[in-house]
Amino acid sequence: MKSQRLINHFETYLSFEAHEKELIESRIVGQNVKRKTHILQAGEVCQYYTFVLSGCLRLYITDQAGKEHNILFAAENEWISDITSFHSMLPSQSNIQALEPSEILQIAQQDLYFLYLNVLKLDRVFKVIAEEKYVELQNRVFATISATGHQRYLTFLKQYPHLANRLPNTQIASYLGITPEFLSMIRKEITRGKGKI
Amino acid sequence: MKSQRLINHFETYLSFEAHEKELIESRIVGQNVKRKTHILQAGEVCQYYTFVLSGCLRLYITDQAGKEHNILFAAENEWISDITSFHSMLPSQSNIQALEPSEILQIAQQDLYFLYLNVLKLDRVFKVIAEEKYVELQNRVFATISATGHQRYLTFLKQYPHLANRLPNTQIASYLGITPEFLSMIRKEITRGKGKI
DNA sequence: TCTTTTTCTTAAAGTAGTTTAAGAGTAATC
DNA sequence: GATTACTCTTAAACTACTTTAAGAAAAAGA
Repeated sequence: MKSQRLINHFETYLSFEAHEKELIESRIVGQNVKRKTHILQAGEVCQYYTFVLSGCLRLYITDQAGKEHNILFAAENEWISDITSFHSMLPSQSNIQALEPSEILQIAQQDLYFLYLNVLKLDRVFKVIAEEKYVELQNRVFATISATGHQRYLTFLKQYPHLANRLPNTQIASYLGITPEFLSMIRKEITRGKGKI
Repeated sequence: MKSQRLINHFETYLSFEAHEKELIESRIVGQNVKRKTHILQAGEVCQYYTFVLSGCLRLYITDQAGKEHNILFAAENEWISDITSFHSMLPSQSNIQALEPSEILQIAQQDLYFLYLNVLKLDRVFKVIAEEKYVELQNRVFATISATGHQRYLTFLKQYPHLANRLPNTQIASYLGITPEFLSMIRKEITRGKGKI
Protein backbone atom coordinates (compact mmCIF):
# COMPACT_ATOMS: atom_id res chain seq x y z
CA MET A 1 0.00 0.00 0.00
CA LYS A 2 0.85 3.68 -0.31
CA SER A 3 1.21 3.98 3.46
CA GLN A 4 4.34 1.86 3.22
CA ARG A 5 6.08 4.96 1.86
CA LEU A 6 5.40 6.77 5.13
CA ILE A 7 6.56 3.81 7.23
CA ASN A 8 9.77 3.82 5.20
CA HIS A 9 10.13 7.48 5.94
CA PHE A 10 9.79 6.84 9.68
CA GLU A 11 12.35 4.07 9.42
CA THR A 12 14.94 6.49 8.06
CA TYR A 13 14.95 7.83 11.65
CA LEU A 14 14.47 4.67 13.76
CA SER A 15 13.49 1.08 13.05
CA PHE A 16 10.14 -0.26 14.20
CA GLU A 17 8.80 -3.69 15.17
CA ALA A 18 6.24 -5.35 12.88
CA HIS A 19 3.40 -4.78 15.33
CA GLU A 20 4.34 -1.10 15.67
CA LYS A 21 4.26 -0.69 11.92
CA GLU A 22 0.85 -2.32 11.76
CA LEU A 23 -0.43 0.03 14.41
CA ILE A 24 0.90 3.06 12.58
CA GLU A 25 -0.41 1.84 9.23
CA SER A 26 -3.89 1.37 10.66
CA ARG A 27 -4.05 5.08 11.45
CA ILE A 28 -2.90 6.41 8.08
CA VAL A 29 -5.43 7.54 5.49
CA GLY A 30 -4.68 8.35 1.86
CA GLN A 31 -6.17 10.95 -0.45
CA ASN A 32 -5.70 12.39 -3.93
CA VAL A 33 -6.15 16.14 -4.24
CA LYS A 34 -6.63 18.15 -7.40
CA ARG A 35 -4.61 21.26 -8.22
CA LYS A 36 -5.89 24.33 -6.32
CA THR A 37 -7.80 22.26 -3.76
CA HIS A 38 -7.52 23.52 -0.20
CA ILE A 39 -6.99 20.82 2.42
CA LEU A 40 -7.04 23.54 5.10
CA GLN A 41 -8.59 26.99 5.07
CA ALA A 42 -8.01 29.78 7.60
CA GLY A 43 -10.70 29.59 10.26
CA GLU A 44 -10.95 25.80 10.17
CA VAL A 45 -9.16 23.56 12.67
CA CYS A 46 -6.18 21.67 11.21
CA GLN A 47 -7.27 18.06 11.78
CA TYR A 48 -4.40 16.28 10.01
CA TYR A 49 -0.66 15.98 9.81
CA THR A 50 -0.15 15.63 6.06
CA PHE A 51 2.68 13.77 4.32
CA VAL A 52 3.18 14.35 0.59
CA LEU A 53 3.71 11.28 -1.62
CA SER A 54 3.65 13.14 -4.93
CA GLY A 55 2.84 16.62 -6.13
CA CYS A 56 3.36 19.79 -4.17
CA LEU A 57 1.39 21.84 -1.63
CA ARG A 58 1.90 25.22 -0.06
CA LEU A 59 1.08 26.67 3.35
CA TYR A 60 0.26 30.36 3.12
CA ILE A 61 -1.13 33.18 5.25
CA THR A 62 -3.32 36.00 3.97
CA ASP A 63 -2.38 39.40 5.44
CA GLN A 64 -4.74 42.25 6.39
CA ALA A 65 -4.39 43.72 2.91
CA GLY A 66 -5.59 40.40 1.45
CA LYS A 67 -2.21 39.37 0.05
CA GLU A 68 -1.09 35.76 0.25
CA HIS A 69 2.36 34.93 1.62
CA ASN A 70 3.89 31.48 1.16
CA ILE A 71 5.38 30.16 4.38
CA LEU A 72 6.24 26.66 3.19
CA PHE A 73 6.24 24.37 0.19
CA ALA A 74 6.00 20.60 0.69
CA ALA A 75 6.82 18.20 -2.13
CA GLU A 76 7.60 14.46 -2.16
CA ASN A 77 8.33 13.00 1.31
CA GLU A 78 7.72 16.22 3.20
CA TRP A 79 5.26 17.12 5.94
CA ILE A 80 2.82 19.98 5.94
CA SER A 81 0.38 21.10 8.60
CA ASP A 82 -0.56 24.06 10.78
CA ILE A 83 1.08 22.78 13.96
CA THR A 84 -0.45 25.46 16.19
CA SER A 85 -4.00 24.67 15.14
CA PHE A 86 -3.36 20.91 15.06
CA HIS A 87 -2.25 20.81 18.71
CA SER A 88 -4.50 23.51 20.14
CA MET A 89 -7.59 22.50 18.10
CA LEU A 90 -8.18 26.22 17.60
CA PRO A 91 -9.03 27.76 14.21
CA SER A 92 -6.08 28.00 11.87
CA GLN A 93 -4.59 31.29 10.67
CA SER A 94 -3.14 29.62 7.62
CA ASN A 95 -4.22 27.79 4.48
CA ILE A 96 -2.87 24.65 2.82
CA GLN A 97 -3.44 24.28 -0.90
CA ALA A 98 -2.28 21.89 -3.62
CA LEU A 99 -0.20 23.61 -6.30
CA GLU A 100 -0.14 20.41 -8.37
CA PRO A 101 -2.37 17.33 -8.44
CA SER A 102 -1.03 15.54 -5.37
CA GLU A 103 -1.15 12.24 -3.52
CA ILE A 104 -1.10 12.67 0.24
CA LEU A 105 -1.21 10.56 3.39
CA GLN A 106 -2.77 11.92 6.56
CA ILE A 107 -2.83 11.13 10.25
CA ALA A 108 -5.70 12.66 12.22
CA GLN A 109 -4.97 14.46 15.47
CA GLN A 110 -6.58 11.87 17.74
CA ASP A 111 -4.83 9.07 15.83
CA LEU A 112 -1.42 10.69 16.18
CA TYR A 113 -2.02 11.14 19.90
CA PHE A 114 -3.02 7.49 20.11
CA LEU A 115 0.18 6.54 18.30
CA TYR A 116 2.32 8.72 20.58
CA LEU A 117 0.95 6.74 23.54
CA ASN A 118 1.35 3.32 21.93
CA VAL A 119 4.49 3.68 19.87
CA LEU A 120 6.79 5.69 22.13
CA LYS A 121 9.54 5.90 19.53
CA LEU A 122 7.34 8.21 17.49
CA ASP A 123 8.01 10.96 20.01
CA ARG A 124 11.66 10.73 19.10
CA VAL A 125 10.95 10.65 15.37
CA PHE A 126 8.73 13.71 15.49
CA LYS A 127 11.19 15.46 17.81
CA VAL A 128 13.90 15.04 15.18
CA ILE A 129 11.55 16.07 12.36
CA ALA A 130 10.55 19.20 14.31
CA GLU A 131 14.20 20.06 14.94
CA GLU A 132 15.06 19.58 11.26
CA LYS A 133 12.24 21.86 10.22
CA TYR A 134 13.28 24.38 12.88
CA VAL A 135 16.79 24.56 11.44
CA GLU A 136 15.39 25.00 7.93
CA LEU A 137 13.28 27.95 9.09
CA GLN A 138 16.20 29.44 11.00
CA ASN A 139 18.24 29.48 7.79
CA ARG A 140 15.36 31.16 6.06
CA VAL A 141 15.07 33.83 8.76
CA PHE A 142 18.79 34.50 8.38
CA ALA A 143 18.48 34.80 4.59
CA THR A 144 15.47 37.08 4.90
CA ILE A 145 17.00 39.53 7.37
CA SER A 146 20.50 39.53 5.88
CA ALA A 147 20.28 39.13 2.10
CA THR A 148 18.68 41.00 -0.80
CA GLY A 149 15.86 39.54 -2.89
CA HIS A 150 18.39 38.79 -5.61
CA GLN A 151 20.63 36.80 -3.26
CA ARG A 152 17.68 34.98 -1.71
CA TYR A 153 16.48 33.90 -5.15
CA LEU A 154 19.91 32.48 -5.99
CA THR A 155 19.94 30.63 -2.67
CA PHE A 156 16.46 29.28 -3.38
CA LEU A 157 17.55 28.00 -6.80
CA LYS A 158 20.50 26.16 -5.26
CA GLN A 159 18.61 24.83 -2.27
CA TYR A 160 15.38 23.77 -3.97
CA PRO A 161 16.26 23.12 -7.64
CA HIS A 162 13.45 20.56 -7.89
CA LEU A 163 10.93 23.23 -6.86
CA ALA A 164 12.43 26.09 -8.89
CA ASN A 165 11.64 24.29 -12.14
CA ARG A 166 8.16 23.22 -11.09
CA LEU A 167 6.56 26.21 -9.42
CA PRO A 168 5.32 29.37 -11.13
CA ASN A 169 7.46 32.39 -10.33
CA THR A 170 4.51 34.07 -8.66
CA GLN A 171 4.61 31.35 -5.98
CA ILE A 172 8.37 31.61 -5.59
CA ALA A 173 8.19 35.41 -5.31
CA SER A 174 5.58 35.08 -2.56
CA TYR A 175 7.89 32.68 -0.72
CA LEU A 176 10.88 35.01 -1.08
CA GLY A 177 8.91 38.03 0.11
CA ILE A 178 9.18 40.02 -3.12
CA THR A 179 6.74 40.91 -5.91
CA PRO A 180 6.55 38.79 -9.08
CA GLU A 181 7.52 41.94 -11.05
CA PHE A 182 10.71 42.35 -9.07
CA LEU A 183 11.52 38.64 -9.46
CA SER A 184 11.12 39.08 -13.18
CA MET A 185 13.73 41.88 -13.10
CA ILE A 186 16.07 39.70 -11.05
CA ARG A 187 15.72 36.87 -13.57
CA LYS A 188 16.51 39.27 -16.38
CA GLU A 189 19.65 40.45 -14.59
CA ILE A 190 20.73 36.84 -14.08
CA THR A 191 20.29 35.77 -17.72
CA ARG A 192 21.91 39.03 -18.91
CA GLY A 193 24.84 38.30 -16.60
CA LYS A 194 25.29 34.74 -17.87
CA GLY A 195 28.40 34.17 -19.92
CA LYS A 196 30.29 36.61 -17.74
CA ILE A 197 32.17 35.66 -14.54
CA MET B 1 19.76 24.11 43.81
CA LYS B 2 19.48 26.17 40.67
CA SER B 3 18.86 23.09 38.55
CA GLN B 4 15.47 22.78 40.25
CA ARG B 5 14.35 25.65 38.03
CA LEU B 6 14.97 23.54 34.96
CA ILE B 7 13.22 20.50 36.42
CA ASN B 8 10.23 22.75 37.12
CA HIS B 9 10.36 23.88 33.52
CA PHE B 10 10.27 20.26 32.31
CA GLU B 11 7.35 19.58 34.63
CA THR B 12 5.28 22.27 32.94
CA TYR B 13 5.16 19.78 30.04
CA LEU B 14 4.97 16.38 31.83
CA SER B 15 5.45 15.19 35.40
CA PHE B 16 8.46 13.06 36.31
CA GLU B 17 9.19 10.42 38.96
CA ALA B 18 11.65 11.28 41.74
CA HIS B 19 14.34 9.00 40.31
CA GLU B 20 13.93 10.53 36.86
CA LYS B 21 14.40 13.99 38.31
CA GLU B 22 17.54 12.86 40.11
CA LEU B 23 18.91 11.46 36.89
CA ILE B 24 18.20 14.67 35.01
CA GLU B 25 19.61 16.82 37.80
CA SER B 26 22.85 14.84 37.83
CA ARG B 27 23.49 15.86 34.21
CA ILE B 28 22.85 19.58 34.58
CA VAL B 29 25.74 21.99 35.07
CA GLY B 30 25.45 25.65 36.04
CA GLN B 31 27.51 28.66 34.99
CA ASN B 32 27.56 32.43 35.36
CA VAL B 33 28.60 34.38 32.29
CA LYS B 34 29.63 38.02 32.08
CA ARG B 35 28.17 40.46 29.59
CA LYS B 36 29.71 40.03 26.12
CA THR B 37 31.07 36.56 26.86
CA HIS B 38 30.65 34.07 24.02
CA ILE B 39 29.52 30.61 25.06
CA LEU B 40 29.72 29.53 21.40
CA GLN B 41 31.76 30.94 18.54
CA ALA B 42 31.38 30.12 14.86
CA GLY B 43 33.78 27.31 13.97
CA GLU B 44 33.47 25.57 17.35
CA VAL B 45 31.16 22.62 17.96
CA CYS B 46 28.07 23.45 20.05
CA GLN B 47 28.56 21.10 23.01
CA TYR B 48 25.63 22.25 25.15
CA TYR B 49 21.92 22.82 25.20
CA THR B 50 21.69 26.02 27.26
CA PHE B 51 18.78 27.09 29.47
CA VAL B 52 18.70 30.69 30.71
CA LEU B 53 17.93 31.27 34.41
CA SER B 54 18.55 35.01 34.39
CA GLY B 55 19.97 37.58 32.00
CA CYS B 56 19.75 37.40 28.23
CA LEU B 57 21.76 35.85 25.40
CA ARG B 58 21.61 36.13 21.64
CA LEU B 59 22.33 33.70 18.81
CA TYR B 60 23.70 35.50 15.77
CA ILE B 61 25.29 34.76 12.41
CA THR B 62 27.96 36.88 10.76
CA ASP B 63 27.41 37.32 7.01
CA GLN B 64 30.07 37.49 4.29
CA ALA B 65 30.26 41.25 4.65
CA GLY B 66 31.08 40.81 8.35
CA LYS B 67 27.72 42.03 9.64
CA GLU B 68 26.08 40.33 12.58
CA HIS B 69 22.43 39.27 12.34
CA ASN B 70 20.46 38.26 15.42
CA ILE B 71 18.52 35.06 14.89
CA LEU B 72 17.26 34.58 18.44
CA PHE B 73 17.18 36.14 21.90
CA ALA B 74 16.85 33.91 24.96
CA ALA B 75 15.93 35.39 28.34
CA GLU B 76 14.61 33.77 31.55
CA ASN B 77 13.36 30.18 31.09
CA GLU B 78 14.28 29.94 27.43
CA TRP B 79 16.58 27.60 25.52
CA ILE B 80 19.41 28.59 23.25
CA SER B 81 21.75 26.42 21.20
CA ASP B 82 22.91 25.76 17.67
CA ILE B 83 20.84 22.64 17.11
CA THR B 84 22.54 21.72 13.84
CA SER B 85 26.02 21.74 15.33
CA PHE B 86 24.84 20.16 18.59
CA HIS B 87 23.41 17.10 16.84
CA SER B 88 25.90 16.78 13.99
CA MET B 89 28.99 17.62 16.13
CA LEU B 90 30.15 19.70 13.17
CA PRO B 91 31.52 23.25 13.52
CA SER B 92 28.84 25.85 14.19
CA GLN B 93 27.94 28.63 11.75
CA SER B 94 26.54 30.74 14.55
CA ASN B 95 27.63 32.46 17.75
CA ILE B 96 25.99 32.64 21.17
CA GLN B 97 26.82 35.63 23.34
CA ALA B 98 25.56 37.06 26.63
CA LEU B 99 23.99 40.50 26.23
CA GLU B 100 23.65 40.84 30.01
CA PRO B 101 25.41 39.14 32.91
CA SER B 102 23.55 35.83 32.91
CA GLU B 103 23.02 32.66 34.90
CA ILE B 104 22.70 29.59 32.71
CA LEU B 105 22.21 25.86 33.05
CA GLN B 106 23.67 23.49 30.48
CA ILE B 107 23.29 19.88 29.40
CA ALA B 108 26.16 18.46 27.38
CA GLN B 109 25.44 16.56 24.17
CA GLN B 110 26.44 13.12 25.51
CA ASP B 111 24.45 13.76 28.70
CA LEU B 112 21.31 14.72 26.81
CA TYR B 113 21.64 11.59 24.68
CA PHE B 114 22.06 9.56 27.88
CA LEU B 115 18.93 11.18 29.28
CA TYR B 116 16.95 10.52 26.08
CA LEU B 117 17.75 6.82 26.53
CA ASN B 118 16.98 6.68 30.24
CA VAL B 119 14.11 9.11 30.64
CA LEU B 120 11.97 8.42 27.60
CA LYS B 121 9.51 11.19 28.42
CA LEU B 122 12.20 13.72 27.57
CA ASP B 123 11.73 12.91 23.89
CA ARG B 124 8.17 14.13 24.20
CA VAL B 125 9.19 17.25 26.14
CA PHE B 126 11.82 18.24 23.60
CA LYS B 127 9.45 17.41 20.75
CA VAL B 128 6.95 19.90 22.13
CA ILE B 129 9.67 22.49 22.79
CA ALA B 130 10.94 22.11 19.22
CA GLU B 131 7.42 22.48 17.85
CA GLU B 132 6.82 25.60 19.96
CA LYS B 133 10.03 27.16 18.71
CA TYR B 134 9.15 26.16 15.15
CA VAL B 135 5.84 28.02 15.37
CA GLU B 136 7.59 31.09 16.79
CA LEU B 137 10.00 31.13 13.84
CA GLN B 138 7.17 30.59 11.37
CA ASN B 139 5.45 33.70 12.70
CA ARG B 140 8.68 35.59 12.33
CA VAL B 141 9.12 34.43 8.72
CA PHE B 142 5.59 35.62 7.99
CA ALA B 143 6.27 39.01 9.59
CA THR B 144 9.54 39.38 7.71
CA ILE B 145 8.17 38.59 4.25
CA SER B 146 4.86 40.40 4.66
CA ALA B 147 5.36 43.48 6.84
CA THR B 148 7.47 46.64 6.76
CA GLY B 149 10.22 47.35 9.30
CA HIS B 150 7.85 49.74 11.05
CA GLN B 151 5.14 47.11 11.43
CA ARG B 152 7.65 44.47 12.53
CA TYR B 153 8.95 46.77 15.25
CA LEU B 154 5.43 47.34 16.57
CA THR B 155 4.84 43.59 16.58
CA PHE B 156 8.12 43.05 18.43
CA LEU B 157 7.15 45.59 21.10
CA LYS B 158 3.83 43.83 21.68
CA GLN B 159 5.24 40.30 21.56
CA TYR B 160 8.42 40.82 23.60
CA PRO B 161 7.78 43.85 25.86
CA HIS B 162 10.20 42.44 28.46
CA LEU B 163 12.98 42.43 25.85
CA ALA B 164 12.11 45.75 24.22
CA ASN B 165 12.89 47.62 27.42
CA ARG B 166 16.08 45.70 28.17
CA LEU B 167 17.94 45.40 24.89
CA PRO B 168 19.78 48.20 23.09
CA ASN B 169 18.04 49.22 19.87
CA THR B 170 21.08 48.13 17.88
CA GLN B 171 20.35 44.54 18.93
CA ILE B 172 16.65 44.87 18.19
CA ALA B 173 17.37 46.38 14.76
CA SER B 174 19.66 43.45 13.96
CA TYR B 175 16.86 41.06 14.96
CA LEU B 176 14.29 42.90 12.83
CA GLY B 177 16.58 43.00 9.80
CA ILE B 178 16.87 46.80 9.61
CA THR B 179 19.65 49.27 10.40
CA PRO B 180 19.78 51.01 13.81
CA GLU B 181 19.49 54.34 11.95
CA PHE B 182 16.24 53.29 10.36
CA LEU B 183 14.93 51.99 13.68
CA SER B 184 15.70 55.38 15.15
CA MET B 185 13.55 57.00 12.45
CA ILE B 186 10.73 54.54 13.13
CA ARG B 187 10.87 55.36 16.85
CA LYS B 188 10.69 59.06 16.06
CA GLU B 189 7.61 58.52 13.88
CA ILE B 190 5.96 56.53 16.66
CA THR B 191 6.53 59.12 19.41
CA ARG B 192 5.54 61.93 17.03
CA GLY B 193 2.34 60.03 16.26
CA LYS B 194 1.45 59.51 19.93
CA GLY B 195 -1.52 61.49 21.15
CA LYS B 196 -3.16 61.07 17.77
CA ILE B 197 -5.43 58.15 16.80
C1' DT C 1 33.57 59.71 40.05
C1' DC C 2 35.80 59.89 35.95
C1' DT C 3 36.85 58.02 31.54
C1' DT C 4 35.96 55.13 27.88
C1' DT C 5 32.94 52.78 25.12
C1' DT C 6 28.76 52.11 23.25
C1' DT C 7 24.31 53.73 21.81
C1' DC C 8 21.09 57.00 19.81
C1' DT C 9 19.78 60.66 16.68
C1' DT C 10 19.65 63.49 12.49
C1' DA C 11 20.00 64.30 7.73
C1' DA C 12 21.30 63.97 2.81
C1' DA C 13 22.18 61.05 -1.01
C1' DG C 14 21.76 56.57 -2.84
C1' DT C 15 19.78 51.75 -3.65
C1' DA C 16 16.37 48.01 -3.27
C1' DG C 17 11.94 46.92 -3.89
C1' DT C 18 6.73 48.25 -4.88
C1' DT C 19 2.94 49.88 -7.52
C1' DT C 20 0.37 50.42 -11.52
C1' DA C 21 -0.73 49.39 -16.00
C1' DA C 22 -0.68 47.07 -20.20
C1' DG C 23 0.66 43.70 -23.69
C1' DA C 24 2.60 39.07 -24.80
C1' DG C 25 3.26 34.37 -23.74
C1' DT C 26 1.84 29.84 -21.54
C1' DA C 27 -0.66 26.57 -19.51
C1' DA C 28 -5.13 24.62 -17.91
C1' DT C 29 -9.63 23.18 -18.94
C1' DC C 30 -13.60 22.17 -21.55
C1' DG D 1 -8.31 22.40 -30.45
C1' DA D 2 -10.26 26.43 -28.89
C1' DT D 3 -10.85 29.38 -25.23
C1' DT D 4 -10.23 30.98 -20.89
C1' DA D 5 -7.37 31.83 -17.13
C1' DC D 6 -3.25 32.59 -15.41
C1' DT D 7 1.76 33.92 -15.73
C1' DC D 8 5.63 36.65 -17.29
C1' DT D 9 7.76 40.88 -18.82
C1' DT D 10 8.65 45.86 -19.22
C1' DA D 11 8.86 50.43 -17.64
C1' DA D 12 7.97 54.74 -15.09
C1' DA D 13 6.92 56.78 -10.78
C1' DC D 14 7.00 55.98 -6.05
C1' DT D 15 8.21 54.27 -1.20
C1' DA D 16 11.03 51.71 2.10
C1' DC D 17 15.28 51.22 3.60
C1' DT D 18 20.61 51.84 3.56
C1' DT D 19 24.83 54.32 3.68
C1' DT D 20 27.76 57.69 5.38
C1' DA D 21 29.03 60.94 8.59
C1' DA D 22 29.09 63.41 12.71
C1' DG D 23 27.58 65.10 17.15
C1' DA D 24 24.94 64.18 21.60
C1' DA D 25 23.49 61.06 25.17
C1' DA D 26 23.85 57.28 27.91
C1' DA D 27 25.77 53.37 29.96
C1' DA D 28 29.78 50.40 31.46
C1' DG D 29 33.88 49.75 33.71
C1' DA D 30 37.67 50.99 36.53
